[in-house]
This record gives sequence, C-alpha cells and structure tokens, in this order.
Amino acid sequence: MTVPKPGSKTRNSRTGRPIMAALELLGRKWALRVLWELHQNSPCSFRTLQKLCGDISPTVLNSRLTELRETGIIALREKEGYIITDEGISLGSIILQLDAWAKKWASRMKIDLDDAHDRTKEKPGKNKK
Amino acid sequence: MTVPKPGSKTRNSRTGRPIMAALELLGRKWALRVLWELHQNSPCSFRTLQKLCGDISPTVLNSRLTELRETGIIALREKEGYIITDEGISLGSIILQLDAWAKKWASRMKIDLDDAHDRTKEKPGKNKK
DNA sequence: GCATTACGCTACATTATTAGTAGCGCTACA
DNA sequence: TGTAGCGCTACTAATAATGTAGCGTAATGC
Repeated sequence: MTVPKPGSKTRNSRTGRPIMAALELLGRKWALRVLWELHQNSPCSFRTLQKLCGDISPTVLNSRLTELRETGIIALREKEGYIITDEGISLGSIILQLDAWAKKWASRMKIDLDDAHDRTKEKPGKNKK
Repeated sequence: MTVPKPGSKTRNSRTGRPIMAALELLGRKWALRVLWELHQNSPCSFRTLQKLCGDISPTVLNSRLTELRETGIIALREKEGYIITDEGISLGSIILQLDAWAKKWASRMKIDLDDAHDRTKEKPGKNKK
C-alpha cells in the first residue's frame, strides 16, 4: 500500500492538500492508536508497542510503523527502539485534545444511553417518519 | 460491525476508556474524512457527501454515517440531510488543528523529500547500521 | 561453547472490510 | 407520466487485517 504523504495524490484530491494525506494516513486502522501509545511511551520496542495495542498483529503494526516512519512522525533508533519525533509530538498533542473531547463525549453519551433505557442494540431509525 | 462508543469495550481496553472508543471510531476508513467534509458542508445530502469524498462507495459511507449517528456526532434530518451536531462541531475543530499541523508537516516533508533526491520510492532502511 | 531470551520483522493461510456497480422504493416537480 | 433526486441496499470482486509460526540477529548467563 502506498504511503500518503503531503503532496501525494489521494483518491480525490488531485491537489495533494496536506490535510487529505494526513486524514488518509491517520485514518488507517491502528494508526491513531499506535501514535497515541508511542506519544505516551517513547521510546518503545516493537513488541512492547504490540502489547500496548492489545496484541495487534505484527503485520499491521509493521505497516503502520513503516508509514509513520516514512512520513517523519516517528523514527526507529538502534537500541532505543521506536521514538516519536518532534513532528509526532505536535501531532500527539492534538490527540490529547481528542482525549479531552472523548471524556465530555462519554458523559453525554452516558446520559443518552440511560435515556434510551438499554436500547443500545437498536439500529438508528431507518429514516422513517 | 459493532459501533465503538465510550464505555464499550474495545479490543484491549476492558476499561472502556473514552479515548479508545474514539480512536477506534475515527480510525475506521473514511471516518475522519466524512467528518471533515460534513464539518465544512453541513447540512449535506448523502449523495453530495459521497461526491465530496471522491465517489466513496455508498456501502462504507453508509456504515460510517450510521456509526457517527449512533455516537451522536452527526444526525440526519428530514429534508435537510446530514448535519453535524454540537458534539461533532467540537470534534471538527480538533480536525481543524490537524489541518494546521498538516500544513507545517507538508513544508517540512517537502524539504526532506528534496534532500532525498527523488528516493521517495525507497523503503526505510531495514534496520541496518 | 551453548542454551535462553529478546529483538525487529516476515510468511502465509484465514477472515474481515472496502470497492464498485446496479438498482430499489420513495418524493418532488414538470 | 416522465425525469430527476433522495437515502440506501444487494451483490461480487478486490484489498486489508488477523492470527500463528518462526527466521536471523544480538545480548546475557552458565
């Protein structure tokens, strides 16, 4: 799979807008999670990272790590293992905000779920009146 | 596929930490992109949204929309189409920061790519000395 | 030496997710 | 009564992730 970099053309962005590359890169499975874990545990070995992500398969982990490395967000240093770069740290601080957002979201969702009286399994209405 | 909500147990988070649910939800393909587009074009019809995302297949689009609806980030209103909720707007503003980050990233990446003299196709070193 | 442990990572078969296309049932509006 | 738009589903093919085993290497202990 090709690695989305700013300037590279994603599916619909002939313009190569950086945000599109970022969204594609970070939208891949486990990418955000790997970044989050490494942001809090740098440096970190491949295997430790794997455990932190709940025994994610080494195949995907390696894919994501390669992509993040090629885009300069993380790096691999001998003896230290994987580290987060300055670029990655600034990106990580955005994820910290996501963490804050998620907490508020959680408390609101909880209320909504309570209101729904355990109807959480229901699919949302099929657009009926 | 089950929809990750705060409180729901993701792969490795028995704790159900909100951030984990958020990372899983937003880490799915097209989720961030859909959110980004809807943040800038709300309300928006299904088909318009589809075009904005570069003719994404309706299957995934509908999956992502359903997930985002079940988690209260977006909503579907009759005659208006899809809209972003307050929850979604606050999340969207985080993505705006991602946009800002991506621009800086792009300028740094450009320098790095130039430095590399068109070796962009190369895989990163196989951990050799 | 020689087993043990850990490292980053690959191979490979299985399963899950996405892509791509066609079109349904419905509501306007002409 | 035709055309166009809507949200969305059905279906198959293509692609990506999972899960397990294990390679080649290096460091440690005996």
